[in-house]
Amino acid sequence: MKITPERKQLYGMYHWLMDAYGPQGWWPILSHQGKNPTMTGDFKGYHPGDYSYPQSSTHQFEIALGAILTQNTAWRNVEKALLQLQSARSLSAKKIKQLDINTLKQLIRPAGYYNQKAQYIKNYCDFFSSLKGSVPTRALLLSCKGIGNETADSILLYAYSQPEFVIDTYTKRIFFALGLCKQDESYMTLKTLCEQNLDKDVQLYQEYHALLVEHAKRYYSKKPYGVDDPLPVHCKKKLL
DNA sequence: AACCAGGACGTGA
DNA sequence: TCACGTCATGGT
Repeated sequence: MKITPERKQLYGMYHWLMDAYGPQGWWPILSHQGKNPTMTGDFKGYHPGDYSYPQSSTHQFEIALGAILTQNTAWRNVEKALLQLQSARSLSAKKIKQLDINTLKQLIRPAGYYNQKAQYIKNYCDFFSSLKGSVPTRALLLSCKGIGNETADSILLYAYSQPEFVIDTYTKRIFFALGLCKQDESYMTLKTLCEQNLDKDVQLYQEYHALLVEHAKRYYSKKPYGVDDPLPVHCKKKLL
């Protein structure tokens, strides 16, 4: 691995974030062992520091489901949808396939965009079954309607432990503020920037994305973005 | 009461 | 390629 200024900055940011917030416990899994029902998973995962997840294909499916439901949606709303599916004993690909589309829409309604997401989920259930436990390629996931760049990478990284770095709008805001990219930089450019400057480490990728989200929720949610962000003082690339 | 949330798709330049 | 409109509930 070439030692670049970007590499130094990316690792500097990571260590600062980890020191500040600690392990995040992503991806939140509703049906994990010894769950704490009071923990919402809004700002933290349910099991920080426990890297034994996912532990079953049930978990893998639940993570993918959450990844679709959380598209442009707050996790607390996704959690309501997941809990309703669980109450209906339908938190599995097999069960959802048996559900009437309109019933599914009502169950996931709290997560918003329920008309399109219900169809996306139906699509994914068929896709998931066809995998028969194998790990999907990124291209195959992207061919599934409703799965774009971020959702595909989230599924691969958190459900299948594949070293795919996840980019989201929060990541873009932070990277722009720190001078790592231009405004509205493309998804793939940022993904490549991270993957070419960081060691190919699944645990690192998992924590890094979760930490960026945690940090962004604190400093990059309302405009103007990045006010009082302590990160640049420590990690911003020095200007000439 | 506007504004935002762990995006993706379809459309038209 | 790329900018833009659309999809929708729930919290602040």
